[in-house]
Amino acid sequence: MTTLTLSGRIKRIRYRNDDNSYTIAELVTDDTGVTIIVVGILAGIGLEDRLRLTGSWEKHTRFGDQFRITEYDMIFPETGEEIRTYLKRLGVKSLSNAKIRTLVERFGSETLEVIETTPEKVTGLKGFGKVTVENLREALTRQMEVKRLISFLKEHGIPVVHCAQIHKCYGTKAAERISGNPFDLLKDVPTIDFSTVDQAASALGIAEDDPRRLRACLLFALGQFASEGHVFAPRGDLLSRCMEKHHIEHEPLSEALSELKTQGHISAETLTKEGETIHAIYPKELFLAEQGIARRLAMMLSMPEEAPPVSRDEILETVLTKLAIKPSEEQLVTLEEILCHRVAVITGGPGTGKTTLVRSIAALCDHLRHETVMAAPTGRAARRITEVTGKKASTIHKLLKFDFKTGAFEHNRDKPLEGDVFIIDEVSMVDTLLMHRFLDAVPVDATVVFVGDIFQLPSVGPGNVLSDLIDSGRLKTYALTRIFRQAQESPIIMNAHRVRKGEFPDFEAKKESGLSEFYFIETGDPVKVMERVVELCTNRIPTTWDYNPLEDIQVLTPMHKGDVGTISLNNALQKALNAKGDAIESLGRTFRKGDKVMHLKNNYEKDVFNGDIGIISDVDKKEKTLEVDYEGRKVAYETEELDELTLAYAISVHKSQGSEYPAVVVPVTTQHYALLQRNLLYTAMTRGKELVILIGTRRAMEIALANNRPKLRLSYLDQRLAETP
DNA sequence: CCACTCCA
Repeated sequence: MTTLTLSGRIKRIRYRNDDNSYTIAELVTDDTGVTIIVVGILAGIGLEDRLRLTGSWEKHTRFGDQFRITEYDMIFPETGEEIRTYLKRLGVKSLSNAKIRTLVERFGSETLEVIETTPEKVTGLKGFGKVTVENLREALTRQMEVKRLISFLKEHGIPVVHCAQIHKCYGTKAAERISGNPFDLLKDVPTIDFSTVDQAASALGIAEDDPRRLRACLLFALGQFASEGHVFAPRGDLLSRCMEKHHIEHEPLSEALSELKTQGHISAETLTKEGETIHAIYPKELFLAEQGIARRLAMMLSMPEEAPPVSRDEILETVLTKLAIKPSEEQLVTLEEILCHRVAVITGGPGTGKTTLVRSIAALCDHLRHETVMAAPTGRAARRITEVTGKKASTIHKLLKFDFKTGAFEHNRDKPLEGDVFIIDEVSMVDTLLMHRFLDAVPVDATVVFVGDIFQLPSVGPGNVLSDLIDSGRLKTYALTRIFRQAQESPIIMNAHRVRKGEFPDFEAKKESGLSEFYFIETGDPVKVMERVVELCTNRIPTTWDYNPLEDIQVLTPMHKGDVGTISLNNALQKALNAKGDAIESLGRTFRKGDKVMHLKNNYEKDVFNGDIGIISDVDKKEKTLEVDYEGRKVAYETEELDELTLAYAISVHKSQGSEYPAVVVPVTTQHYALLQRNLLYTAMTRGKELVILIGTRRAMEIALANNRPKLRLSYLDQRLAETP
């Protein structure tokens, strides 16, 4: 790949991501006048802008040649004509072409500078009113602002990707604010990291032992611990992380930590965990949340328990008539007890009857005329409960009325939710902060039932909330371990339970009743694994088991990149399964009629949710729009909305959480070492209802089984709840 | 060194 430099003029912008300024544009080159496609981060540029680009040519199999930008510079308008074009594009209403010509004739190459710095010179000209000049100056300043900001960022080594966010946050004052305290960027621009800001700070002449630097370093490292799932960091680990990475001495760092505590940014707690003393450093917010959860639950638990509201016979009859299901003895006991508790937990793996229990509780609440509120952490999980119970459920965010602008929730302690019984499903996905906000908004005298499977993937945010609630021993927990008879004959479910315990799956387990099958194909080389996956999906599975490759088979993989990542697998599977037909391109992907796709963002208007999978039923090549069929429901997508879609022949294991498929194919190779975890393997294989095929190496399987990472998430909620009176 | 939610 050779790096080259070229210059030209932006003719058309085909795509622009406003968050990170990723742009695909057409550029007319100065040398040859040929139009080329340029791709990359281009902040603050517009039509007709002239640029000098550094980068290299890429040959894309479908889109042909495109120039990938690594570095760019704005060429400011210099010649009379360039300046005229530039001013025209500003679009100031009362500024006619004739006036623009007058301006450029009068001030020449200095026109722009004059307008900005000494507008009174322009007002002095005949025919230029005060308002026109002011509008012109404003429009120009706004344009130049971003361009100047970009130069400033480049000068200080801050990547231009952050430009849009910095400008949005600081506006006109950006350079001034950054020069004043570059470390503020860390709290104002969430995507930027300490090393980048540190480099800028050093360029700005900020001393290495500046307390602001040390505090920022600590807070950033603490944030990293949180993004790894920890609610707090052990003091020693936190300090050494900063010391090693950024060459800071222990003494001043320790002082900075004390300052952070005084300023109220962190909490320092001395905890005892398994006989060991830990000096725990919490981000203040997480400490308040953890403490809040414990206190709130303790308060709810202090309310007197109620007597069973209905007799066992009545329960039996209600469930029988409403659901046409005869509950087991164990389920009857649970149903009888559960509404007496203030807070209870139902947990269990697949096949243990969690869903039946939730449906029964909902039916029972209905029968008792309790006001029942149901919610889940994701849109799709919420819709699933709606489907199984026939009652409206929403995301927890929606329930609490999350305000997009302020980032706050409308419902809280001062404005509690209304309802008697709250059922929250998929609680394993709820993190510390959200749990706190939910509990804060629940009436103290309400009944809360948490439902979830602690062996699934841990929440994205920090904490082990569901496990901790159970481990505290304070909440009545119904751990459903009995696997129903039908499920007992299923090698998939039996192996899922082996994996839960960290045991190697038993591939000898033969199906006895034709319920399900479970296979392991040993293949070492990742490329071979990829080819094998394609072969299985296109030939082997459809012919042997009569599954439809699109509707019945789902490939699940831990990551996006690499030979066995979703991108590579999707390309290969698309080629093998759906190579012909009308296609449109969007952001480097090809969508073709007949493709299997997944929707990526909750869209209440369209009634499609993050994780919904459908088939492209129609493609309009001219308009660049398409239509997706979600199990019979057709949803239309405009060109700009195509970024909400992705190919879904292969999807990430994370995305599959909460869904089930007749057959799943799961690559397990050491190429995704970092993601080889027991929960991931467990989640992947429990998505399959009838057929599960794992492909990879025994070694990768063993690594995954041995890695019980969620157990290593640091939190104190379990003990805190146990200790809170 | 990787994955991911919510937000109209």
